[in-house]
Amino acid sequence: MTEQTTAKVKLGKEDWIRAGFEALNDGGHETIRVEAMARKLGATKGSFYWHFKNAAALRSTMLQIWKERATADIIEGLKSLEPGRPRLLALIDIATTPVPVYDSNPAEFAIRDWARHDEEAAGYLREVDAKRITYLQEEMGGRTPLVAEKAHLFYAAYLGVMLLSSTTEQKGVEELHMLLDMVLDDQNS
Amino acid sequence: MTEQTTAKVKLGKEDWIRAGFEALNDGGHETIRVEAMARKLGATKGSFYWHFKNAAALRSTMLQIWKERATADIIEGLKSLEPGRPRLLALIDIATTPVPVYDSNPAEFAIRDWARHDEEAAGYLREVDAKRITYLQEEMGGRTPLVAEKAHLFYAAYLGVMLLSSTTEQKGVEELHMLLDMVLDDQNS
DNA sequence: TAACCTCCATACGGTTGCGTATGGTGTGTC
DNA sequence: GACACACCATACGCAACCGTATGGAGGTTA
Repeated sequence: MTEQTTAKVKLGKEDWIRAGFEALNDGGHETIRVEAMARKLGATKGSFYWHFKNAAALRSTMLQIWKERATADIIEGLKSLEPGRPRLLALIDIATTPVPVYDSNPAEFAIRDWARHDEEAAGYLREVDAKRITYLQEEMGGRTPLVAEKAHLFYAAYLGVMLLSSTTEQKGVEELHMLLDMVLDDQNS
Repeated sequence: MTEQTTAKVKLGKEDWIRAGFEALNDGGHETIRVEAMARKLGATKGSFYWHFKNAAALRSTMLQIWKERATADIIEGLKSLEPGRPRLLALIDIATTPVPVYDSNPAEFAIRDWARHDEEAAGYLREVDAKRITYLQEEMGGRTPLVAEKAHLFYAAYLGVMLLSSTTEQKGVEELHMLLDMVLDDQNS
């Protein structure tokens, strides 16, 4: 009757974190609940409160983990490619490819929504956004105000495309390629 | 002690709807709760359950109202302007200007998040998105696949800019103007 | 084998939420 | 002034969640 995962002998901190991200993905941050996760894991709250002080502690941990994965890891994987357009094209493909579990894609907007109601989440999110935009800016070759604007625009477009594809089945990758071409070719003003 | 609004003699359906949107704005759809709203209104649940069958009924009503305001009303206000670029520029200004209460801006992303966890909300959202994109497409003068792509891109960028400005204090209006120019000037394939 | 430590189940009190049932208060109508 | 009806308060049972307290099972160490 209960939908517990196939009986595990021992639960670790990581299991609860994974359960937390699962709840976050398909219910939003409001549904990260101790007793609900325990049911899903086939355990009880006793386990949780041994690994974490309280629910807020789990949430903080999750935000920190997400912050790491959402910046360093992705950028790290691009170092082998040529800078500029090739890297940016690869970045689009990586960023628009759905990934399993808690690495990025589904959790991204749940956290972005979370940040609108929680100052701690908002802090982490601002860090991530700033880092990503800075990276884009450098990759677009420059620190001029115009390039900054273009990087900001491109990032916003990326977010919007992802946002749309989360409720529609629209992909939107071609649109991003089009925008990238426009932004990189355009040399006026 | 309680933070009720200055004692009103009688509550109407609209008061509960307004309270619903207030809760939606500063807490997300999960925080649209009957007893919480009653506390804020200085009333009790008795009133609510006279006006609505249950909480789900209120939520449906809210979604319908939002759908109306999110499409027809905005587009209606642009009829006096010249079509094409002037109208699109005005549209940017309207859409990026924060409005009070429940008309659009703050509730927009709360509903978009809501739609990720609720099929009914997702339905309304898809309608709204489709209507807006279609309008953009026509305003950009054409039904070709290229124009469709451009409209989709522009709308995504708009959403992204709004999304960023909801956690940062970035405005992003200039970026949208830049994109509009690029999209309208560009006439190659 | 006895003491120990890690990990977890059980059980408790408290809060917040839902929806219903029922009675009460105002305002109009005849 | 009796009646009706619209509107709302009160009070109930039920469920889900939180965090704590406590004891117990299982492995490790001396």
